[in-house]
Amino acid sequence: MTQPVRHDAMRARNLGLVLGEVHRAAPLTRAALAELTGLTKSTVSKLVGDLVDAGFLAETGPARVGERGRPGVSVVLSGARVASLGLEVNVDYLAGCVLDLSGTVRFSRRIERDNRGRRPARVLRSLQKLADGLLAEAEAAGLSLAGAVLAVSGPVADGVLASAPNLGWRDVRAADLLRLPVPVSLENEANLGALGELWFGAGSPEFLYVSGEIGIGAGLVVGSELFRGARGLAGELGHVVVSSSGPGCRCGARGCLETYAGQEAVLTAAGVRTVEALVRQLAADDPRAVRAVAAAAEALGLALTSAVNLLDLDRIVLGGIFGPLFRWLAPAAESVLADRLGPLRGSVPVLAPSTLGATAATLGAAGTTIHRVLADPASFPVR
Amino acid sequence: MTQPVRHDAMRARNLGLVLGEVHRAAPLTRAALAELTGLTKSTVSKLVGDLVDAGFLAETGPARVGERGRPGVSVVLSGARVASLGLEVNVDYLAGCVLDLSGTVRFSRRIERDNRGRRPARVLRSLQKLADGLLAEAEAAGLSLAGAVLAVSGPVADGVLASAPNLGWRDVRAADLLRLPVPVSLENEANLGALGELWFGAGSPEFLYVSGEIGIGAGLVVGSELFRGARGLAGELGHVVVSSSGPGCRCGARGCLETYAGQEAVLTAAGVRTVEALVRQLAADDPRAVRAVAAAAEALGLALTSAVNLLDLDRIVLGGIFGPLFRWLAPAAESVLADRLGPLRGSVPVLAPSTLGATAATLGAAGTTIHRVLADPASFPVR
DNA sequence: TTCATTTAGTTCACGTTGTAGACTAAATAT
DNA sequence: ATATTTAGTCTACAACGTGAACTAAATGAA
Repeated sequence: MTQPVRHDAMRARNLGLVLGEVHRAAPLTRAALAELTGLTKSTVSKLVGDLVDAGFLAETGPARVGERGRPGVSVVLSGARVASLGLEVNVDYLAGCVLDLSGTVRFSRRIERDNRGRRPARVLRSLQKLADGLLAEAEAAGLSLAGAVLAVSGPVADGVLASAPNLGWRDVRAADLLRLPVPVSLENEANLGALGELWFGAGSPEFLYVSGEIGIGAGLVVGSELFRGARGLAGELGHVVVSSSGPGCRCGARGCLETYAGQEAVLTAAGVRTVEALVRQLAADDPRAVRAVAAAAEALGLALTSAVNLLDLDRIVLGGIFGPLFRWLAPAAESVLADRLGPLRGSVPVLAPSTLGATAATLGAAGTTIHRVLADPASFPVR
Repeated sequence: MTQPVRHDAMRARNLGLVLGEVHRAAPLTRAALAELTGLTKSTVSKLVGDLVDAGFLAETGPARVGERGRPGVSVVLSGARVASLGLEVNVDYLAGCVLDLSGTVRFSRRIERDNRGRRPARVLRSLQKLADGLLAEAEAAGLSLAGAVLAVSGPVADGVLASAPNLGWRDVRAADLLRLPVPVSLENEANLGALGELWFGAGSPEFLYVSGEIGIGAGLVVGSELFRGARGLAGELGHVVVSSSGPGCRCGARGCLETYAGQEAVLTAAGVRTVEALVRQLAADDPRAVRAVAAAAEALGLALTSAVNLLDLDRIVLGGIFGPLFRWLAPAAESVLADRLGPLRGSVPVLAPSTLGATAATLGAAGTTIHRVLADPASFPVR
């Protein structure tokens, strides 16, 4: 339900508005902020003053030197106070990073390890240690933690990881197994990858991020916001129908995208064990590898055709294993899209490779809290 | 960009909040409104007073008679002042209706006529007459028009009807051809049908409305809001891939849903000319008709599988020709969904027939303005 | 060097809005 | 007839943004 607006809510929104503009347009004077936000100079002065006092903004040198008139004082996002923690559990690694409010990665850690078949409690104990280490570093740097988000590779609804097929987990409240000084939210890795690419990488205000792993997930961004669907399970691109009668899928259906373009399907078809090996074979023009990737690309193109028809996408960022395979995968997928969508829509969506690679989800997780602080700094009191 | 919040915006939101609660929970006293909105009694009194003065709310008799304590005065949405016009251009008819703020259909008109091949200007001249008649009735009843929306059966982006294949139109600024005392917005018929079902029919806060006509469109509602995608072209269910190598589609691709479940495909396969004839044959257990509908249902089930995977739907309302065919179509489509989605998701989306039939889009169009007035009454000044 | 001009930022009286609690109003229960 | 209960109004107050006057700090012209 919608909340009533009182004076404090009005203020909260305007604080967020100011912070958001500083975020968008780097160093900015109070005068420029008044112009951009539509608030008066007096109001902006008060808001900026409070934000500086609270440690969200910092004044830098004078702006506009050499020109006529009193030079304004530039403010920027201050990286001195707020810390945001992003964590990720994946099949082959655990990762975490700490961002400050300016979006800079201040600390990051990564443990390479095969987590297949390990129990949730055990894996999260390792992650707890990683997080504790990061938080100690953050504290030593004078940062205080505003929030934490954990990325997992499987559908998440209501704080529960419903299933993580590659880990062999079902119905795990993964975030609740961590003990941190702030509540931890749990979110799907593809959704967070999308946010990571949106804020730090190849994203745009409207795009689809495709995360190709053993399963194929996708995160949709519309109007710079994540689209989660009714229960947060949107984006299951891996089980979009490519053929009603294709190979059997672990989901029980047949001909899902995953059976054509999932990691296992591609590697098996190419006759290799790892993505690195596949890339080597492709670079060497190995016909079997080329054929395998072409088949995956064709299927990906068909599934993306359905996605574009339903979601109206004009940009698609390919991450996960599709990142390293982009060179060989994209042209064939693009040509399917062009053939099937071109005549009706006029334009064809642009395919782009992920620029963040494996760090996309962790960065998206950490960025989530930054984003929330920027939108409503008042709800994150300073100690 | 986000707007700054001043006192007037605060007030506007709270007015909308009060109006919204009255809309949801019918007769409501000021005390109950204070409880529901979280605003204080004094504030609610002021807001309600202003809304009554402006003609958005009306006081009815006392509530809660027979109980202890002073009985409150109930308020309801007033149907005395605001009128909203919904218009629709379809292949076989023109339609329009006037709603008052309480959501009651006050006046409606409909012209049955085959518009195939008629020029936009000619068709809209007919619609103009229809609209003028409705507005005259509304004015005679003391209503003043707050807004108008026109539904067309084709994708709309930026006020332009990109293509209406069944009418043979391309790139028509249809709304601009009407002369009305308020601006007219243009919107896709499936989107408005979805809103119609949401506000007046079989919808729910999260669902997909499927409009089966010659083309197959869909409107997605999430959080009681329409999802439009990047450019407003979301919901092209008709061109979701059912088979990569199926029959050729007018869009240039092969195996689109439309080639299996579009009106022409189904009627041709059943060997009949009209949907009414098809329903008669089905009622008589004609095997050819049954086979034709079964094939359409199978394809619809596959396309909806992709849609559910991408959009996370748990309710799907079937409209257009799928409404009358629902009895014969739904079981087969549901079983495809159950087979393909059940194992992974646990639950299977519910299929329901449209309860509004051909009036869904017109009602959605008219409801749009009602909805806008309820959300922000202050921006619709009373004369 | 001095002063006008320009732009940035602050101050303060003011208007608008929601709040809290006292107060009035109107019903039933004792 | 009076207490009790619930609804609604009234009033002093506080929070916040506004707008105009004012101060501050730079450049440019005389």
